[in-house]
Amino acid sequence: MSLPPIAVMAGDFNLRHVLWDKGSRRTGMRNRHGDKALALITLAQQDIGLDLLNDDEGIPTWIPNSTAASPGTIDLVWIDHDYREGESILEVDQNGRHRSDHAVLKWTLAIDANPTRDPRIPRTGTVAQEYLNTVALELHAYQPIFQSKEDVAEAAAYLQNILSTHWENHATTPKVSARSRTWWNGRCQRAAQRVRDATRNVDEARVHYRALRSSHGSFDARTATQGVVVRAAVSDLHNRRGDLRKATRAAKRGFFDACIKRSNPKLILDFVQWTKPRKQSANVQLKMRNGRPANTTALMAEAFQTQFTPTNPKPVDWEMIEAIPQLPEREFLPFSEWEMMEVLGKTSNTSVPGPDHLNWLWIKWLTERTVDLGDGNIIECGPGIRRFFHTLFNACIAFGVCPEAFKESVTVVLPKPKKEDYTSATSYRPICLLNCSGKWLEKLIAHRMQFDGQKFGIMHPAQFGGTIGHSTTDAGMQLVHNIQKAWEAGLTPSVLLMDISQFYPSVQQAVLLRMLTKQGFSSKLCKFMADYLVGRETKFLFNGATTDPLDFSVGLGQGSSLSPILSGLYIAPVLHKWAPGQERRFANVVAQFFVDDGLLFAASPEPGGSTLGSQLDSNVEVLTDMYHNLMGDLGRLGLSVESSKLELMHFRRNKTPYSDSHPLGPAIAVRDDGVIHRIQPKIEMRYLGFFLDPKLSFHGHIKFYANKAESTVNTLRMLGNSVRGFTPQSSGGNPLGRDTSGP
DNA sequence: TACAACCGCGTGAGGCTAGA
DNA sequence: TCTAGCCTCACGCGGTTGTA
Repeated sequence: MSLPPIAVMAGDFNLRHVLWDKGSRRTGMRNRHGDKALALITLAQQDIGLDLLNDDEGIPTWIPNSTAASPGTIDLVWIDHDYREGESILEVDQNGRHRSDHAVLKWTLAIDANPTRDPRIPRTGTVAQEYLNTVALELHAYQPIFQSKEDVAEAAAYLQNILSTHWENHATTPKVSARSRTWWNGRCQRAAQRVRDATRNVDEARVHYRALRSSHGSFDARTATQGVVVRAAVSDLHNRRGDLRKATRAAKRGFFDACIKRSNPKLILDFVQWTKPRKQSANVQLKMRNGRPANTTALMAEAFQTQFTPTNPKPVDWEMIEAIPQLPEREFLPFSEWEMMEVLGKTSNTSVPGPDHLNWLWIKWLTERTVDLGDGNIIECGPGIRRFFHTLFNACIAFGVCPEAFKESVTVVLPKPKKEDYTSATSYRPICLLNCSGKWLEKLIAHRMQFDGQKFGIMHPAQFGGTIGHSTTDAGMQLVHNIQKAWEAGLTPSVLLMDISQFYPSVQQAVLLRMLTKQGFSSKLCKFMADYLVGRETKFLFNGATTDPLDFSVGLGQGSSLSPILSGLYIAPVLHKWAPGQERRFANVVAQFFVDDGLLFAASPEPGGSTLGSQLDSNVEVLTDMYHNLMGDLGRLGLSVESSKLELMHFRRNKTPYSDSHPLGPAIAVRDDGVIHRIQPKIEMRYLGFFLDPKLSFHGHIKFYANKAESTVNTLRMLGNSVRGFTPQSSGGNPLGRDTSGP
């Protein structure tokens, strides 16, 4: 059972315990309500993570009207640690209870009305332009010469220094108040000022009028004239209030119309928060592996580090790695400026920058920047900045060094959807935000490696993830094609889905480097990689708390452009080994991967006959054999597959049951660490977003996506009101039709 | 974070046709 | 024969979705 996040738990618990009730310490009272009280303590302190606010020496909270019972403390207040204000005290007011037999309890919660925010510079606007101008002028003037790896480190550090110094000078902390209105604009501000002016005029006119009336009487001409002035001022005030109303309405309408125009079916959910799943609470108590609550930043960091960076690498089989054929070394040509700008052009303007705050949009602006100094001098900074990055990146490869600044990152920990227990670190996915300047270099290298991987046949064609020209659709199409070809040949195919657990962190760097050398990648690049992989640090960001920098050098980082291609290259030798036709008994088995999502396809011709049963039995036999072989090979690379998470499906066009007990077909029994896992065939399974069924009818798939589209359309209705509704048309041609259900 | 695809929009090239 | 106008098509760009 999971409870919603609780800040305060208070009330009449009707339980006495020595922990809070003074009277219970008397002889004979010690064990009273003992079991129930202990259960409460366990629930409140360990499961929910609350502290007891009652003082064990405190005044009784319950004063019975009958003299037969003795007063005691049975009303308790449990409070989340984050809400305790200093030495929080529970105030028990017995006098304030009137006729009740319970005292009035008072306590104070520490609620920060204005949570502190980090200083920032909005992505666009004058502050950003000023910041970029100062950065551009300094970077343009700095043209280092690279003669050693120290020069490379110095240049990268200089860049970081410029960025951080000017950031501190320009960034401001946003002031958010309860009255902040995002739609408020200049027109509203001017109209509000005019209302304030008019109000003041009315007040002054009235004061003057009253003074005249009291000294000269109501019928005096001057009083009457002032009366006209008052009425005019009041009328003016009314008009100006009307103007303010019009201005705010127009501003709101414009603002929200723009929001809707920018929206898309997914973002529409942002406007209707209540339709979303419950927001991840700041009060979910993360637990360590040993069950202890991770209630400090250091423990939280430890919990995530243990989960995301396994410290005990599995043993690897170097013989197998050395047996990989050595390809001739390929020269690594320096990057061209054109190549760099090509890569930069494809980056997203909306992605979140790393710890140096420099985002892709700003880098693009910097490389094209012209700064007007205002005294008639205009400086073209773009070419100098492009030259700086160009020489720096080429020097990184030439000297085989990855600067420290390119290794810094912030790891945002996001909850995985639909998990039952969010107290475990396994329910979270880390996303690593690296500095964009470093990512630029990574992207350049990744493109070169992808090209080589395909041109020289290093990447296996059955690896669909993280490689150019391959998509989930391709993987799905290949599977469907294989199934249909098998059906045409009169065979009944079976599919086994598997998942490499903790793939990126499990990649062993020494093995990867040896593999890259074997695959013919330039020694300069391998030297760079060796430096790139080590000495990486990250700060975890979770529920608003940031940890100190921690070593994060294990495996590959989520969020690095190089990770998909490096992971693909890592398992490529295994895929090559099990390519179709490598071994007679696996002639009709196909393995395909999408990053860490693996699939084994078998359509084995039955040796002794052609009945359905014998074909499926044959499939199961060959799949089991192939799985054990593949698991063994992945294990030799230090990787593992969770056998309990395997999924099996037999693709059959007819309805004839395989047997009375197993109508869908035979199960697979796999052996993992001496434990036998029986995997029963499924009636529906999800592969890379496709819902598959044994007859390839795609009914489940269509139903799922049609439901999704329908719920999106229904959500739109919620955006309307009785005056002005939201229609698909008002979304500015919002492509709702994109939520199609076609397979 | 990466990759892929798709869509709309803008733009420019090129073909066709009517009219000068 | 030339030119303006219209249409179509391809392509790049930016934005969006969906997978890991």
